[in-house]
Amino acid sequence: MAKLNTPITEHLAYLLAQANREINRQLELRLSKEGVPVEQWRILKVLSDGNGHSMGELADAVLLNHPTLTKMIDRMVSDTLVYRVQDPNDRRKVLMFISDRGKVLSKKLNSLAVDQEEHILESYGDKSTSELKRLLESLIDSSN
Amino acid sequence: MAKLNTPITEHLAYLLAQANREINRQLELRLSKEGVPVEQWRILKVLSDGNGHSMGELADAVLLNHPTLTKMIDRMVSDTLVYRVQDPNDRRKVLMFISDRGKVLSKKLNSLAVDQEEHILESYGDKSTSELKRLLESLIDSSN
DNA sequence: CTTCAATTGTTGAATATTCAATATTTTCAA
DNA sequence: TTGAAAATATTGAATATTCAACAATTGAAG
Repeated sequence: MAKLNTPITEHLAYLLAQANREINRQLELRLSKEGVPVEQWRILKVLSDGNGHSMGELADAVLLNHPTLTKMIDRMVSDTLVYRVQDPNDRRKVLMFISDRGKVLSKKLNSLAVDQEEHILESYGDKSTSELKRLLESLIDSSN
Repeated sequence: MAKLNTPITEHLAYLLAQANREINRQLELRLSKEGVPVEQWRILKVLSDGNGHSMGELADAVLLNHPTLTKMIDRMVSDTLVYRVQDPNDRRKVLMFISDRGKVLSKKLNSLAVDQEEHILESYGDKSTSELKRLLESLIDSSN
């Protein structure tokens, strides 16, 4: 008996890629109002706790490879959104901080992102959204 | 009363990106056994129905921008995995077909991908997996 | 202590992706 | 039937990402 070949649209990896692409595209569209890529929103958001975060820590948090992050941070430093400070306790490390300008921008970006979440809640539903979030968190957990 | 600032890890957009990155990384790792990027697996899988697919159709299906797809197909044509045929009914279009060599490779890749799905099923569970797939499909639907 | 391995971040070259412009063909309104 | 607009795919230049190598610092074993 021939084994049926699963269509690509049934693979979890594909569904995740597709959903991610779509949601990301929508978010990108909103953030483009401020001329900022999604990754910079993430960086600013992580740094808005006001604490210093090392590059490694940041790279993990914002889902970027180290060299990519370095170069993106270079741009953000030029735009005076963030700044580098050498970690006094471990001089291999660089601590990143958000600037005042960065904080102002971060707030605008957050409200754009919240807009999107609300839009999703409307079209997709409260129940589904929170259930989906729960399942995604647990998938991520189980993958470590 | 101050509005609490949502951590980035609670945004749906972020959870999707994180889950996608992780699952994709795992799949990439397996497919690297055959030296093939995830996108080429998708392309071969879509073409393995034996029918001709136009570039536009393919680009949508495999989640790539048109110019990116064109260049990836160029490589795959060099590797004789696929070939181009001008659509006789609409000569603006190019129909892509999978070659015999492509079919052989596609089978190997599929079993690697199925391995991964099975691995996910084990660590994450049948129930969660199918529920997650259902929710993702419905999210994608509701975004169109 | 000293030395060697591990950690952290950056750089430059190679590669890949994207944007805007182009070429070709088809569609469709006048 | 003609001419303008739309659809399709590709190209080249600009941009971004990745890989491998490097530099600096710390950790840790002997």
